[in-house]
Amino acid sequence: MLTVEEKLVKALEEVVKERFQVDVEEGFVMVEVPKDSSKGNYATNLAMRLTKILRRNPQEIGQEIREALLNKLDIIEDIEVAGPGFINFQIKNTAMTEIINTIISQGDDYGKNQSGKGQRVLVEYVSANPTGRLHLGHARGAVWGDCCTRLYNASGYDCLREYYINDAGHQIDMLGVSLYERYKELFGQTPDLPDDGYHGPDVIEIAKELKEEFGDKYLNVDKQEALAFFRNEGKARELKQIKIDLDYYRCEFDSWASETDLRNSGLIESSIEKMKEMDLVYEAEDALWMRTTKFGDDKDRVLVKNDGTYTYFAPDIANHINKIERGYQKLINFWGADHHGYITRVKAALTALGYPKDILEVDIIQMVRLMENGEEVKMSKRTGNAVTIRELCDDIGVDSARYFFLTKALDTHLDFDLGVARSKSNDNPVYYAQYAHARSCKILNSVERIAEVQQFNLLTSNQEVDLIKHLSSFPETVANAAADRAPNKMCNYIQKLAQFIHAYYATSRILNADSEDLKNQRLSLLKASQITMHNALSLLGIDAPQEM
RNA sequence: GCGCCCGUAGUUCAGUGGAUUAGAAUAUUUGAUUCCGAUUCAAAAGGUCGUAGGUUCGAUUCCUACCGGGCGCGCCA
Repeated sequence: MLTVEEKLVKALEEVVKERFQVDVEEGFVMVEVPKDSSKGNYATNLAMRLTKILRRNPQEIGQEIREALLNKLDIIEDIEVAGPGFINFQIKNTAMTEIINTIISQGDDYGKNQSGKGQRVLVEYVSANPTGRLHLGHARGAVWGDCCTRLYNASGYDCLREYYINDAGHQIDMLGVSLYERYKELFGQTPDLPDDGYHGPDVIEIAKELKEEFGDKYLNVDKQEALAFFRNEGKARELKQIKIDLDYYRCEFDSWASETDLRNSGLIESSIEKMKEMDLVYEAEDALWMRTTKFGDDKDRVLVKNDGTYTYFAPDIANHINKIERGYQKLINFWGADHHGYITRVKAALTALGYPKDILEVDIIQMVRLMENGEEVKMSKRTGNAVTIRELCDDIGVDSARYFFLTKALDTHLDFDLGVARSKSNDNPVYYAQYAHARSCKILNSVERIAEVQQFNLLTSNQEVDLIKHLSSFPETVANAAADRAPNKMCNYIQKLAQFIHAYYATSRILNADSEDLKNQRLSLLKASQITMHNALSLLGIDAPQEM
């Protein structure tokens, strides 16, 4: 069943095609809800957009569209062409209110749509090294990636959520050394931690665990053997903790891809072999370089270092090839702003190997600065001063933490003031929305059942009409937020929905309405609102409590 | 120096495929509860949309330069 917007768009598209003999691409015709509702229920700037194509006055075009549409679409009460050429639609009350029963019958499924049907997408996010706890720097990307995939799934995309574990290479060696030194420290020896080792308290914790489990066994074995042991135990235990924290923070994954597995698979070697055949690499200064400059990079990049080991770049190329070979047509990565310079070279590598130009899309997560008492708190994992995701959530709550990151667009820099987040946790916008839901539930739970309503002829107040219109735009909002990978659009939707629900509540007596008909109609609208709020919050991984 | 991101109300942030009067929250001021939860509602006030040019009938939005802030520019990951 089409929403009112969809019906309008479809009818407008037909008019453009039949009346003006113009073929326009999908998305050309846009219908929006005007800010000022006295202008009508919906409006379109179509006439103005057509001026360039038809080379005619927008007012004239508008009038013609008006005539064509008035008798064509029975949901329309009236059409007005206003100002520079906006077309405002007044929709019949009966057409608007149909959505209420639609929502009630769809329940948890209301909002789901098929806008992404047929698209196979692999989304990689977080992918933090298993060398420490997840901290504030990861928190933004984690919840953002999580919600984008929730939106994808709701919009019919075939989507895989993947975490790429960098469990090989230098940083894991450093973890092993750090752990070894901390372990020795527990037996009274002076630790010799390298500067680029890991100094955090988590490493000490793991050392203690290992002492508990293995005693002094690893003081007395060959150092190389001991280091291998500490590397493996270290990364396994750090990863386990990462998984626990992500779970607590409600960020889910379908797939955990390991760099070690990738290295063992031979895909790196075969990729380099392929590049050699394609003359994409050359040797210089005892290293193997890739000609990325031929594909837009500003310098060539080393794949194999002069000591024979791989740079980070080499396995990462293989990682992306592996994703493509698994059948994904679109690869989405969320990377921190400190990695943005890396995008060009990965794209260059994929292009060089003959993959479609835009198969990889990287969204950059701008920096989060942690402030406390007006001063910046540095977030270094290695100094042990980092505020972890766990600490953050314990402090201000998971709902609040998630919502804080989700309301801000990804490309803006963000100051996270812990003091403010803490002190404001009571009038945090997320509670405003949750309260709207809880209030609705309170009323709905107080009636045995809601009588089915055929005609919503009594819901005519501004508050009721605004609410109904907003409810009806939910599926489209979900589809747009998914397509743009912009969960913040859902937050905007939720804030407005909460506002409309509260205004409705304040102006409309529901349980003791003037008549039984009115009561039932209002209860149905409230039920539809509650369902929509529940579904919207759930798309962001936020609780919709029955009471607070 | 080069590249990417940001600069909108006192504050935190939305917004725009150029278009009807630039929005919300918060803080400030004022009003509203005999009645479904006041964690609420209603209203006022608050803006040269960083600066200067350009394109346009029209620019906060597009283009250029500049200013300010952040982040990159390794045979680190």
